[in-house]
Amino acid sequence: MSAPSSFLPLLRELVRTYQAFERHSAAHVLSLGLTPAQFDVIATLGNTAGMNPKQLGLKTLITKGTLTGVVDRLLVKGLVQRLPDPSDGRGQIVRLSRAGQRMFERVFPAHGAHLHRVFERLSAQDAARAERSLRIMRAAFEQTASEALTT
Amino acid sequence: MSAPSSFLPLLRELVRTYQAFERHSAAHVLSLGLTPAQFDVIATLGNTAGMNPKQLGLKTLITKGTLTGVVDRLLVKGLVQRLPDPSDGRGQIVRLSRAGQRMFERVFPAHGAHLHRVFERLSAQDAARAERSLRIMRAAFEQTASEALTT
DNA sequence: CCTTCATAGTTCTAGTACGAACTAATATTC
DNA sequence: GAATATTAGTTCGTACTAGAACTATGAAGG
Repeated sequence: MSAPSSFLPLLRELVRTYQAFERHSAAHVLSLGLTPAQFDVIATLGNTAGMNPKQLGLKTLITKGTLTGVVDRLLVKGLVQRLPDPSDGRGQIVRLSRAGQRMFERVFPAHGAHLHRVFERLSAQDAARAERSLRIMRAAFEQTASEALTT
Repeated sequence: MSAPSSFLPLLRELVRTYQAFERHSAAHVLSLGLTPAQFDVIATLGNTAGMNPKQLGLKTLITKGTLTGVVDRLLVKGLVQRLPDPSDGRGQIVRLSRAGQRMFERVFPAHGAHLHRVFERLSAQDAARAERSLRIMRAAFEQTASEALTT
């Protein structure tokens, strides 16, 4: 991969494919009454006893400053609760409320089914190949990043 | 691809790879004094005589409402000019200023080199496979979307 | 012409998004 | 055990994002 600029079509395709996924996913999630970030939080809290914002941020890839606002809005919607963490006076536990639990049960399987319809069009082989290719590409990014740190 | 949930790892990998690219690219662009959106606009306007916001939006995948603000901020930085379109009283032409041209010449090759360092780690074959896989995946999203419209 | 329809850009609203500064509470170290 | 350093979470500033409503201009049809 040393010919000049030959990687631009690949990058372009990465961006477009990701955006195609985002559009597809976001449109459905919004139709269910949640933003993508809110859906991620609900989906992450589902089937758990709750967790603190730090863990929630690690799992959803939402930074802590942003997460405060996302949880605030879920709180206003009555979908989550914020409880003090008994073992740490600074911390808190965010967990689904009764209504949040119902939302989870309604939205999570529906969204899975929505995505499933896309992947029905892919052969298992195509999917395996795609996953492998993405993994290789991501490794290239991460190796470059970590090398830059030590240099 | 009909086994339940078997597509989640692939989706996860798509998101992570895209985000690895975004982080890598954004960090470098910011160090050069531009946001990613501003870089896209500068890069698109480079080596052109300018274009109207509509075309600019199509090429950069920035929607028109957002583009107004991005161009505003580039205007404040003195990197672009907004000229009335002589052939259409509603339209305008956005083009690089002298300073914008210098910015383009400084930033565009540097960013290309920055990305090049990543893709040096990929064989031409890996890159070709990845591009093909992404194209297939994107087609699945777009076909599902267009089918949903007609249904 | 004049009405109607379409298009180009702006503005507005709500929600991310990140990083830096801040507050409060917990750990660590001497 | 008091001074110091970490850590959890909030707040703030700037920017991006989509979509919807709005303004102004242009195009098409009668």
